[in-house]
Amino acid sequence: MTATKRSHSRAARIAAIKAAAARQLASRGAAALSIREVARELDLVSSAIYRYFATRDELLTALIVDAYDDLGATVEAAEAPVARGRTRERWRVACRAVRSWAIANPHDYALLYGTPVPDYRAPALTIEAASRVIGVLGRIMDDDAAQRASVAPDDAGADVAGFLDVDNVAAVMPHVATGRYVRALIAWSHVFGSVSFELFGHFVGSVQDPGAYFECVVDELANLLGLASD
Amino acid sequence: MTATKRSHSRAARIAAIKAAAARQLASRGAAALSIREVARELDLVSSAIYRYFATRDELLTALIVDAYDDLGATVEAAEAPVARGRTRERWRVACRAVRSWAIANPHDYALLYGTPVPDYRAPALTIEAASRVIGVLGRIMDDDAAQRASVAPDDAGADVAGFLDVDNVAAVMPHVATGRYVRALIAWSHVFGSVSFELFGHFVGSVQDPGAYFECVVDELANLLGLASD
DNA sequence: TGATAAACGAGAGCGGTGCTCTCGTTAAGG
DNA sequence: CCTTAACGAGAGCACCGCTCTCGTTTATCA
Repeated sequence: MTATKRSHSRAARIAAIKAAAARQLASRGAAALSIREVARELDLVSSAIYRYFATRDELLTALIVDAYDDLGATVEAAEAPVARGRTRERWRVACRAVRSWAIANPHDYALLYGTPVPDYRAPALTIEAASRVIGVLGRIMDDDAAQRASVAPDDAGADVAGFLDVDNVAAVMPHVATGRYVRALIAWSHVFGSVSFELFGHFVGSVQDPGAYFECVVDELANLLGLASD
Repeated sequence: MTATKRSHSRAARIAAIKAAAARQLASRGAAALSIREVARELDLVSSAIYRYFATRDELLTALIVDAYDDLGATVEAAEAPVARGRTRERWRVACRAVRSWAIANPHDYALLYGTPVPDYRAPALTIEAASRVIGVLGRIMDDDAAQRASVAPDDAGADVAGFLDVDNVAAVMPHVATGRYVRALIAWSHVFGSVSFELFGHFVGSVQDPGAYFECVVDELANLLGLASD
């Protein structure tokens, strides 16, 4: 009487579960994502989902990884067509892509850059996944540094080695002087800070046209980075 | 048989409920805040809470307002002792106070600057509450602008009036040139962007000592603002 | 081919949640 | 003093994540 057809392969089932979960995430947010609702959408019983994801958080983590990858791919695709040498334009385009993706997928963005959902986010998986976007932005900074005459290091770059993971940073942007690492981190983190502020409503009362403001910010950051003006 | 002594006044009950809720928020986060658990802690039945807060989100909103106020008061208190003229030091101290408060109250900070908890956050109340911290940071920028010779406006300050709420911004910092509004907003928002990145784990792999990094950031922002060095 | 073991889905159930409704009791005000 | 509003208790609804059992299906291997 039980156990209807098992037409799906395991991989297909996992994909279907993630797809349904992603749909719910996109429409009503991570807090409203329900294992039971996912099961209902797939004509399954809730306990069946646990054959594929041990826990709700595990499913959510999978969605986080996918979202990071989607964001990374989107930014890569947006920036790729720009000539490698036009680093400032690449920076602009990449930053705009981050913002556009966030606006198009606000709940996914909130899941990635808002409050971590469990008490602690599993670092290993998500950190790895997050590196794709970081890589794009870092590569732009690095390409700029590589193709230009050496720039005087940032005055604040005293003993940066003491409090940064210089090895990791250097791996992403080998041509950038260590004295400029802080500014690079500022620029990178500020892109997400601005988008978060916009999406989470903290610019209400200050910024009327977030798009235009964002353009200004991106340019200001490009100046801070010393990106060549084109 | 029912209805034990009603010793508390309404105000006291509300205060007790908020206190219990705040305790739970601080210890296990907003997601784990439960009306039933609050009621249990006060030796009440869950439905009794609804005499004071119509919904869980309403209670949470009250906590948000209180948290904003606490943060504002903390930053005010930290910055007050510094001589008014030492704007750069005031900026440093205020920024440090923001970060310290966030570290001391991570769940409160996440509630304020992380993912908004309902679909939309009630703007009126929380925006008002959030203005206290903004006021402190804005006043520092304004005092600096007031006491110094006029500084050349930011090159990017083209038609800022078009996309900022210039009236509101001007109300906070009347002495700051409109051409510098964007930088002021950048500095303000970046303080919270950095703290959020640190608290939400996005600096893992890049920043080893967030405290030292934050000092650099704050100084870099002070430079961006053109704060007088002391 | 046929037996065995693993994977799987259904179903019931546990303890928890937010929230609603009713029903006595208590306290305050005219 | 009596009326009325505020209040707390309690039961209950619909949902949640998660666990366990049990029968079925599928794949593997002798």
